[in-house]
Amino acid sequence: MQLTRYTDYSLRVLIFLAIQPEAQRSTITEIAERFEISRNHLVKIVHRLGQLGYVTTTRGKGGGLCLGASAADINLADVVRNMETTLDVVDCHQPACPVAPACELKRVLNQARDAFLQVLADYTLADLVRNRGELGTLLNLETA
Amino acid sequence: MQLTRYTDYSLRVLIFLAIQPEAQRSTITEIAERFEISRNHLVKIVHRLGQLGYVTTTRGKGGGLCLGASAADINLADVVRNMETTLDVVDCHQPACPVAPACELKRVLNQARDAFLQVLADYTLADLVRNRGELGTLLNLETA
DNA sequence: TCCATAGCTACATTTCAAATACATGTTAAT
DNA sequence: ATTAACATGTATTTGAAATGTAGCTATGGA
Repeated sequence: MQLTRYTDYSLRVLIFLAIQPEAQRSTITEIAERFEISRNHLVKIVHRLGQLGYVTTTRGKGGGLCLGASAADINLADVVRNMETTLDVVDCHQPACPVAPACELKRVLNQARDAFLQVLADYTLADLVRNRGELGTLLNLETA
Repeated sequence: MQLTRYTDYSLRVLIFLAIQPEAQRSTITEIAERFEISRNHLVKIVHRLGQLGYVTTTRGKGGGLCLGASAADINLADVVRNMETTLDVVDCHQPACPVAPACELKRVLNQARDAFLQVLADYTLADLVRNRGELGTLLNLETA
C-alpha cells in the first residue's frame, strides 16, 4: 500500500524546485543534502524526471536543474503514473493465480486504484507549494 | 503501489471459502494446493484471519476452516485495512522528511488513499463470488 | 490408548525489488 | 586545463516480505 521512494523522492524534488525563485537552478547535491537522502539515488530520479520533461537539466559548471514546466501544469497523477514501477495493486501472474480469468477482485481493485489516481489528478504541483514560505523555512532556504 | 501478498492471499482464501458449499470445511493444505502458493505463508494468514473472525478454524482430525461470517458481511475495505502492514502511502519518518510538518503532499496522498478504500468499502466478499460457478471450474471444484 | 490429522507458534532462512554505492563518461563555464 | 555539474552502466547492500523448519496442541477415530 506504499509508493516507492523513487516516486516519493521525485515529488520532493519537484516540490523543492517549485519553491525556488523563478528559473533558479539547483543541484542534485544540494537537494540530496536538504532532504538528507541518497545523492546516488537522486541522480537517477532526476535523470528520469528530465526524460519526462518535468525538470530541465543543464550539465557543466554552473549547471543544475529547474522545473521543466509550470508547477500548475505538473499533474500529480501523471507524475505517480510515470514514476511507479507498476500500477497493478496485486500481482496475478507470479505466481499465476488460477482464477485470474474470472476474477472480480481484480476489477474492484483496479477501480479502487483509479479512484486513488483520480484524487491525485485533481491536484498539481502548484497546490503543494501554496505554503512555500513555511516549506522554505523548514528547508532552511532563503525564499525570494 | 501494491498490496502485500499477505493481503492478496487473504482475499483469495476468503474467495475460496465463499465458493464452498455452506459450512463445508476446507484445509489450509487444500487451499495452498489449489492456488499453488506457500502453505507456510498461508498458515499465518489463516491464523490472522481467524483472530479477526473472518474465518472459523477447527483443530484436529476432520478440522479445517470455513467463513466466520456471512460473505455479505465481510467488507473488502475492512479486510485490507486489517491485513496490510501500513496504510501510509509514503514513509515520512524514515528517513525523516524535513518538510513533514507542513507537507501538503501527505494530505493529498491520504485523501487519495481514502478514496481507494472507499471504493473497496462498497463491496463485500459476496460481490466477488457472484460468478461462483466459473470460479469453481477454474479451481477444479465440484461446486455444490 | 494410540495414531493420524489439522491448526498453533516460534524461530530461522531466503528472496528480490528497491535502494544505495561506485566508477567512469560527457558537457560546459571560467 | 581545470573544475563543476549531470549521464550512464554496473555492482552491492538492505530490509521487508515471503518462505521454510520444527515442534506443540487439539480432536476424532481405530
